[in-house]
Amino acid sequence: MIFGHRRLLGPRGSRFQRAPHVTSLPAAVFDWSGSSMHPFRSHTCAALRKEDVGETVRLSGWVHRKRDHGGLLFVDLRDHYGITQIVSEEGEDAFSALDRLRVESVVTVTGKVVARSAETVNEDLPTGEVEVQAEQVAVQSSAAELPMPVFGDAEYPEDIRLKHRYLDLRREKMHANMMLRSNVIASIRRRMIEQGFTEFQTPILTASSPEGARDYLVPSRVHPGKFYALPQAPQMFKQLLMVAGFDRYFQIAPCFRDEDARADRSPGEFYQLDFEMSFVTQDDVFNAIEPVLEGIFNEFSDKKVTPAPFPRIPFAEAMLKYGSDKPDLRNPIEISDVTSHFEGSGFGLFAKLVSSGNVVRAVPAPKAGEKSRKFFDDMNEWARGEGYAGLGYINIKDGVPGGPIAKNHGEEKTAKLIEELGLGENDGVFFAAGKESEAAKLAGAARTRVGEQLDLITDEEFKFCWIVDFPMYEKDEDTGEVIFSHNPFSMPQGEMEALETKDPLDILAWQYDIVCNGVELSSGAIRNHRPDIMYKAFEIAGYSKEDVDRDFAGMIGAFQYGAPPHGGSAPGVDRIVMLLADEPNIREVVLFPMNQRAEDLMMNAPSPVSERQLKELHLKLNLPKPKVAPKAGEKLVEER
RNA sequence: GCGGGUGUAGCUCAGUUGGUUAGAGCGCCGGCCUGUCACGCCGGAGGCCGCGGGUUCAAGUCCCGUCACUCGCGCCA
Repeated sequence: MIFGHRRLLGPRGSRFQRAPHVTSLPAAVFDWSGSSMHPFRSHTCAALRKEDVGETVRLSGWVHRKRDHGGLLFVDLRDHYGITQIVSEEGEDAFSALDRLRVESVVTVTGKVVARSAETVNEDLPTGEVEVQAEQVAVQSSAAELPMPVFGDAEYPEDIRLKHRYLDLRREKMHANMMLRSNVIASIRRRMIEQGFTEFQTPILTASSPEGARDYLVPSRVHPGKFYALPQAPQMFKQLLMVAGFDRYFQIAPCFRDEDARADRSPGEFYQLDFEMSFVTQDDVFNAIEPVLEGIFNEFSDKKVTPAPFPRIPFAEAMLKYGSDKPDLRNPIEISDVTSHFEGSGFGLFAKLVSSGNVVRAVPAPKAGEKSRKFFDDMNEWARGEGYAGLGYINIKDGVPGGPIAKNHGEEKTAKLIEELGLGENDGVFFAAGKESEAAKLAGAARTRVGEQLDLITDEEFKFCWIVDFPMYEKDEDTGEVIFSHNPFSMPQGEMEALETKDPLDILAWQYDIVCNGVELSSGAIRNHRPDIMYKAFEIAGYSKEDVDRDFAGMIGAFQYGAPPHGGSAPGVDRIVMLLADEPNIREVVLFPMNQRAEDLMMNAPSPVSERQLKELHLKLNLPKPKVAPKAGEKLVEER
């Protein structure tokens, strides 16, 4: 049985049907010798049943809820495991102690287990057939008035939740999410080890790398002016583990990147299921990780999961059909290229665009013709709001195409276009026109929006796919230079021969992403383990041999002493849990996340440090001038 | 760095075309209540309407700026 699992949700979704059903702690914890009772508890708050009636027990936990009837007081006592109702009558010693307590105070209650009468049984609680008649109450810690309640499932401002995360984590949903996360990670470990992978830890203080995201830097006390960097991923270390001969490595690896946050991207730090394998082809990597992902998603969700092998979609096809390299395959809409239809079209705008080398992409909108004209106009407005020139459309009503494009394009041509797109009597279609990359992107965004607006995306499925055959290089839009389009350590398809003979922009890499429901779960590659090919690959992107020798010294050096062909990937653990918990935001599955501006509101990080610390690290601050006017009442710091 | 949304009581929110003393629910404090499980009933306290400026006889409401949170773009090999 899996704890914290959605399958455990009861009909009314009570927390403590979802929470772990541990009715007793492991024997070692409760097997106290001697006759006297443990100072804190004999049972957990989920343990007691009808069979325990008559026993004297001791429970500890938080006062979840109080119901005060004057002479009769009910207290819901909560711990990690569940809830037990405590009852106390006026005149008993325990009564006044419980009566005074505020919710979320921590108490130890000793008393007799009594059966509830048939009318007062609470079927929503596993312990609902009994209650504990309080005889003794010890207050372990009384709670002040709360900044946010623990009881209930109302939404609260995120800054308050983050500042008081320990309270937020007491709440049903968050508690369940963290248990889910822990259980997912335990299952990942078990599955990886079963597949012959070995877990290793790699350094946290390492060297800055010139490629990729912005590094978090740590100044060196011993080496003035030099810095460690926190690893963006253990990329080079895992490759060196392959060179060292360990064959199959994995790690639940912390990764650090100083980039701005998104809903599915924590600022600062996150975790990857990092793995690497020796003597493998791309298919071997896929075969190794697919059962792990399929297994995890089936174990922790009731939704339908794509069975392995997952579909493999070449990057170029994904950009054409879905307008994205992380397509949500739950969305049935497929984009097509209709550029040729608009050569010499009566719709002048598109005809002109096409004649100057632009493209037109069509996004079908099934049954949208039944919608009002406003639906189409709103889509156009939306596209403009996103910074595009606009989104053209044809809306077909009872077989009659409408809208400005249909009007001007020509009746015959429009009919041909509709036929080729396979549109029905009351379908609509949107057109994204422009430079190929722009048009693809707009079409992709429109595909997502149309899918959402027309309610075409099922919530009952996890649809996986691999995106394969990424280009090795791309053109820098600003400088026109050839740059690595993804991981510079990937092996180019065709190896040295391709690098020497092909247009760099035509070279594909053994580089792949796993995508699930439009979320990029991981990026991976078969690596380039040959120094000669690596020097050549970097040369094309403008790096000299000296650059490579300097920036990647450890790895290029290692490859000169016998390196196995190897490859791997690194699915994002937080994103996996986010999908399984059905949360739209990654902070909902992280214990102590930072906010969007990479601040920890609870710990007050980042924070200033003392002059002494700076001096020890040979640092002098060169701060920007504050650009904001001081708030009213705040004094300007006078400069001297 | 840029764009969108939000900001009124501890919390969730309402507040009309600008118009008298800014409301409700939850929570909090006090009182009543012996079978509740979102207990119930009565009473009370609690507001720089995010902050600053402007328009106006009059601003929670309109305008400008700014801050905070958040979503997106850039960024994230």
